[in-house]
Amino acid sequence: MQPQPSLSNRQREILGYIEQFVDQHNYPPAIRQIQEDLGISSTSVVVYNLNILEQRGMLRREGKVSRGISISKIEAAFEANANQVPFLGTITAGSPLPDPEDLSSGTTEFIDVPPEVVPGNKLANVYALKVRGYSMVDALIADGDIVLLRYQETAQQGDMVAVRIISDNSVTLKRFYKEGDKVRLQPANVTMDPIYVAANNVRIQGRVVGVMRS
Amino acid sequence: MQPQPSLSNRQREILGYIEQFVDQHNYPPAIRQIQEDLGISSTSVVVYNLNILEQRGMLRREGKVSRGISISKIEAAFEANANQVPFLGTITAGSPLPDPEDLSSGTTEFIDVPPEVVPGNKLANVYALKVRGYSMVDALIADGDIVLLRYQETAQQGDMVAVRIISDNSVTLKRFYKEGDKVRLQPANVTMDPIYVAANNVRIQGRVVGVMRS
DNA sequence: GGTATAATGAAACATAAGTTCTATCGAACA
DNA sequence: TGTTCGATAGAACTTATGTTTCATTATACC
Repeated sequence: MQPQPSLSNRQREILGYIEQFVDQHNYPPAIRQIQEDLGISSTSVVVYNLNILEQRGMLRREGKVSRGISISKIEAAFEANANQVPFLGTITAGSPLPDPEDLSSGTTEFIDVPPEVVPGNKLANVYALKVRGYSMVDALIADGDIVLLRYQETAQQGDMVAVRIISDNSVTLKRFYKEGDKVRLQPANVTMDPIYVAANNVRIQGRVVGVMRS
Repeated sequence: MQPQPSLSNRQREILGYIEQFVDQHNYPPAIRQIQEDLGISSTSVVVYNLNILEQRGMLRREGKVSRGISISKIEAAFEANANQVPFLGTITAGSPLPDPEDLSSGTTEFIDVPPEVVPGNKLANVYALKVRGYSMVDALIADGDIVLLRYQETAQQGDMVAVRIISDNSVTLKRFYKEGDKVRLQPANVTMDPIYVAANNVRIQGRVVGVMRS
């Protein structure tokens, strides 16, 4: 039996909604809001799915507290780990798959990182993803490699970053170029074309700070 | 008459509490929580002060919504501005003053930034602070200079950053070195000694990306 | 001292929002 | 076909939480 990375569409939908809501309002949504905005018939269905999401570690809830939802994600994994970083799953280097196993899977594993992989310094806020696809070959990142990312929400021009494209709820690995109110996501592969997305439709999940071949 | 940068102690206290709470829980506090944790006698007093804080633009509230408080701060100021960046007040380059006029003052001004000041690229998430003190002279930043910071919450070793020291609610400009679970805040002035603070007691407010002499 | 204004206290009120219970529906399965 | 179990519905219940009112105490000013 696999570590059940699978979330139902509804769960994914709820998770995405919460993220977007928090991002927009700076406070979490109420259960009834989730229900109404996603057209769910009953609050109990929302509760039902929130409980599952919580069990899987995708979010935390504070009982009885209004809007006591918080997305755990990376933060939680960072609590005290030496030369290890949390391994958070697979990322597609190619075109964004509409099926993101995201930055989150059931149980969080840790992998060892040789100190020299991340140049210069500490592993604070660093996490690992396995790459799927070949769109970054020109940057010497191939299918199956492990990339190390430092969690940050902003990026400089040309940084290699993991970005979430909100509209189709996918995460991908690209070079980042802000162009006006658009963002160009450039694969490092001469045979592939860049993707253009509205700036407010992307969310940076971290910057690549190292690569490992496993 | 000045643009009344003055907040009462209570207001400062409330603001600090909210920031800390959000930081810790990922959702805002309820009015009663503020009241109880700060030992205030009545919720109406909290409401009274929250209203003032909202008028001054230090936070936003959503009426009737539980925990509908969000700290505006920088975010709000970023809404659409070309070659201008929000000017958010004064920062002490020296030892952290316990009286921070913070990253927030009544009305937000904007100042023009010559494109070449910030190397390379866009002014997204960049804000400006005026420097007070001489602790950064070795880095060619003197009293009265304007520094430009890109808002980010993480930093590399040696980055020059604005950091908030939570315990004494102050903000200061220093070089940032993470050392185990401590942080060394190093002035760029040979005559001054570094400050050591627990890592969970500091909050990075942004990284210096440029300097201007006004 | 007397008056205006800011700040505080206490309590009642209204409702936003989490919880819980029970019934139903659908698919997998023996 | 009937049983089981995951997912959904609907509704009632409880309480967490924002709002409001009014009285009271401090502060400042003439």
